[in-house]
Amino acid sequence: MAITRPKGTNDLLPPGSPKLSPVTSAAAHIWLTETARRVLERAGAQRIDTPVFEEAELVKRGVGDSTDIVRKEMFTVYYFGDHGGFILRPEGTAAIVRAYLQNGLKQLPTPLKLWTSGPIFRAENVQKGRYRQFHQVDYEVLGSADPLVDAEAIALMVDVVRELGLKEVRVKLGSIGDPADREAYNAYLRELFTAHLDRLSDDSKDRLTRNPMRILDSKSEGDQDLIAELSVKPMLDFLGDEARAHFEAVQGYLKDWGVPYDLDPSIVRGLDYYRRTAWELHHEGVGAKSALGGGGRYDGLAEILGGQATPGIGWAFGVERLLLALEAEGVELPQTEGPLLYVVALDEANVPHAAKIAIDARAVARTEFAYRAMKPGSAFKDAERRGVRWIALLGSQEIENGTLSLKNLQSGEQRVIGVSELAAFLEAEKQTSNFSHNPQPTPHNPTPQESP
RNA sequence: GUGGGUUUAGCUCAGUUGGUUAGAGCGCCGCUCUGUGGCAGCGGAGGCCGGGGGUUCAAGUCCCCUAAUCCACCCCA
Repeated sequence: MAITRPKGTNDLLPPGSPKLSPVTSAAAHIWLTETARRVLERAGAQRIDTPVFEEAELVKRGVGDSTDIVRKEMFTVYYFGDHGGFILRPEGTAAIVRAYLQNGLKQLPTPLKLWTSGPIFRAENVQKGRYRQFHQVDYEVLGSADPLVDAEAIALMVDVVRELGLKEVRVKLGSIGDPADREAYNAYLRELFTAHLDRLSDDSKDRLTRNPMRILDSKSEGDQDLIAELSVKPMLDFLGDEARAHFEAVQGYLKDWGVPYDLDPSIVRGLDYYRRTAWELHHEGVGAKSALGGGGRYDGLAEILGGQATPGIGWAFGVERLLLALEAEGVELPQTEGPLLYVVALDEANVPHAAKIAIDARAVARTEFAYRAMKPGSAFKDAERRGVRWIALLGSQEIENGTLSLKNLQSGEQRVIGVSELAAFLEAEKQTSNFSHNPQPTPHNPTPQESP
């Protein structure tokens, strides 16, 4: 094969493709995004879209120079037409806050709930559930610091997951406090671990300077032994009065609403702009890292970007990770429907008639037609493969009588109707429910054929 | 950036201690089938054995390099 797609990217494929998987199914992506849209919009979220590339400065300032995203994960677009210095967006929040400020959205009713979805880019090495181009569903609320908004955001995240059909999902909830709390905690950790520097793993020595909280969820046994020995105090012990009250309020709402969560003091945000409430959604089966998505409050971000202070909170899901989780749980994704009607001419001379009938029928229902004449045997095989519900044969008899010979591929029912009755017939057929057919089962996991 | 696995037909994979024209199943195309599908039978197309270099009389097979891919580390979705 001459040219292949860039490393870490996926083609999203049509049903029946040999290499189809939940992650590479175009239909699965559409279905997932559509499901999220339904949940979010019925909660009042409005769609917003920002460019996939932005000024590098936006991410450097918004996300933070010291984060891995900025240090090694940004795709820089050095030259783009007449101007350089762009990056492919490595997350969604900074751009949405930028758009909020730039477009004067603060004049909309506050708090403003926004959502978006689309591709995200990070220059990382590839592994299960981690790609260089992947997709996120984002939800952001701007203009309110009320803990009620935090709780609602978490509840909505759980709602989306439930609506998708996922069961084994856990919310890990924490608070990283206000900036001063976080500084105090980091100072505490630095002092504590610096005294035992020789026992820390190399990775954790590095973490000690960059982000000491990361040491707490180190995979190294030696680190974990040390943490247990020192009985390290959790972040939550360092919350200031306001942050503590906020955090307790959030939990109070979640309990009221019956949203299950686990307190997890080791929750650490990789991005600098977060403060107070932080959480992640986890699931086994998406690979080494089980995070489906994460969220948090970012009240200082708008100011960092040079705008008026605006409190905000948001979360993002990894679409591919959700699809992997669905696969791991064996949740069946909705199957693609075939055409309701397939018109086939039996003689070359009648192909244009078949086309005309099909094109007219599209005013009512999904209809396809064969571009060449076929013998009945081939026509049925072809229709079968396409997942057709009704096939209409058009031969000399039908032309002569102005009729269509219809057959239902699933039930075997046959009937003859006049061409003029077709629209009404399709209209009625459209109402009959639960028609679901997978036109091309995957070869390695064929679905058993039902006999009529 | 680091470590390990894998790479042979459209797909999933066999291929012996190196030894003639490289195999299977599935899929695809055709026929049995000139107005009735799924089954079955028969036939067919389809391979620079990821790429490059080396060892050898001889390489899909052994060695080196490289790329892609998968998994894992760091970190994240």
